[in-house]
Amino acid sequence: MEHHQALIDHISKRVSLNEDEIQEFVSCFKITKVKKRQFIIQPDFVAKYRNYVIQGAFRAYVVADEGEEHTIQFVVEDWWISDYSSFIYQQPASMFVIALEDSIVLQIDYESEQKLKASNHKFETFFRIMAERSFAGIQKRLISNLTKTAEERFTEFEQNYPKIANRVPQYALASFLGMTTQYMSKLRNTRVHK
Amino acid sequence: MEHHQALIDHISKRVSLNEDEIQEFVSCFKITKVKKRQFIIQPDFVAKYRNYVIQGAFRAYVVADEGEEHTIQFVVEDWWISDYSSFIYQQPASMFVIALEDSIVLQIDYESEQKLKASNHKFETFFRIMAERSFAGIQKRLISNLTKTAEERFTEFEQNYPKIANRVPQYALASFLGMTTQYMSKLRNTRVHK
DNA sequence: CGCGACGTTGATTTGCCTCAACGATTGTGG
DNA sequence: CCACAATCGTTGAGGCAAATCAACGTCGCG
Repeated sequence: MEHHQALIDHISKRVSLNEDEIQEFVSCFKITKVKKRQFIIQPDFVAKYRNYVIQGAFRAYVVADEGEEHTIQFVVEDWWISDYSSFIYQQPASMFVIALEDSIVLQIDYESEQKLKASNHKFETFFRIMAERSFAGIQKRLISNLTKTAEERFTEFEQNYPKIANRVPQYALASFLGMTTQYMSKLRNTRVHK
Repeated sequence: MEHHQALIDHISKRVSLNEDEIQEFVSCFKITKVKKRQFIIQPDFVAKYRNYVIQGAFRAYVVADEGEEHTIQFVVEDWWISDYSSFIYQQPASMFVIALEDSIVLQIDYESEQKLKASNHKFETFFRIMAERSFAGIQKRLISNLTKTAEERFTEFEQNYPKIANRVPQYALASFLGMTTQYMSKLRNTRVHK
């Protein structure tokens, strides 16, 4: 499966596996095509899969009491996505995960992942490293939200992730950065005229 | 060491170890007493230890450009604390971690933890579970910050963690919840008079 | 006792939101 | 392939939640 090569490269960067182990690992993943606007995770359903993105883009978001959407994460090629709280505890999800484009993902279900981790120390290590780095990443974002203004967050995101900023809809980006589309639109324009 | 019993109970809830393994695990930790107002992590120094709190309370915070402090985490008995970004990457910290009370912690240094994880699959599993749950916890907080007002966050915290709310200084709690002490004071009083 | 840290209260300001109206795109069914 | 609707982004007016600025009382502690 040449589609699995990206995943093989991905894990090989983090732990060193032999041929058999690579085979064992990738054989737990099944390839899935996802159409734009299709959901792969929905509230009240348990997140069955951890998803590795081969091609395309996704958005994870929650819906607050009055209906406003808040984007939790954007994901493109070579990143992972799920509702991890739901996935690790195998409890109903609180998030939506929707495809922003026609996409291709590799999916591993919960039981297969548990078996992988139990069967081989290195697989356990891989998932531990993933979790640690995810934690570091989300903590960085929390700090950014606590310490910076909307304008600073916007500028920062544009500079750090210019490709994502141009690839996702404005309303999704605004809700990721914790502001309204109207306000973000004003930020963009005052910036241009300066 | 009867001080280690809490840690033994803690890990035993998450992975099942035999006597030898328990001994191997706890022998990597050294007991440290920390005085109130003493720092155990400081910016620009690499976080050498992961700390398990036996007794006392700590506060992790960052200092933003204009000098405002933003509390990242409160930690009391039976919780862990470090600057995890610094610890896992072994790079200079960006946080302060300070004792709010005279405290006792069990510390494991980075190299010992690496050896533990490499030596035994179960130890690796334990740290993987910790990282996953930490991620789920911080994500919940990020969502709360994105979706709720200052008043809602304040009420929510009081109800979920009444003991911590009464145990830590007000300025620390306010900076944890993302508001000023003045505003929090007003919230508290309008609530009382109603 | 006197200083500094802490919390409160009031007056004022502001960053960002809400509401509303409007083009520009995109999608869709006939 | 066109017409119409729906979605998306922009712009302006007005409002509010929360910050800032400032002054003051209290407490703990050297």
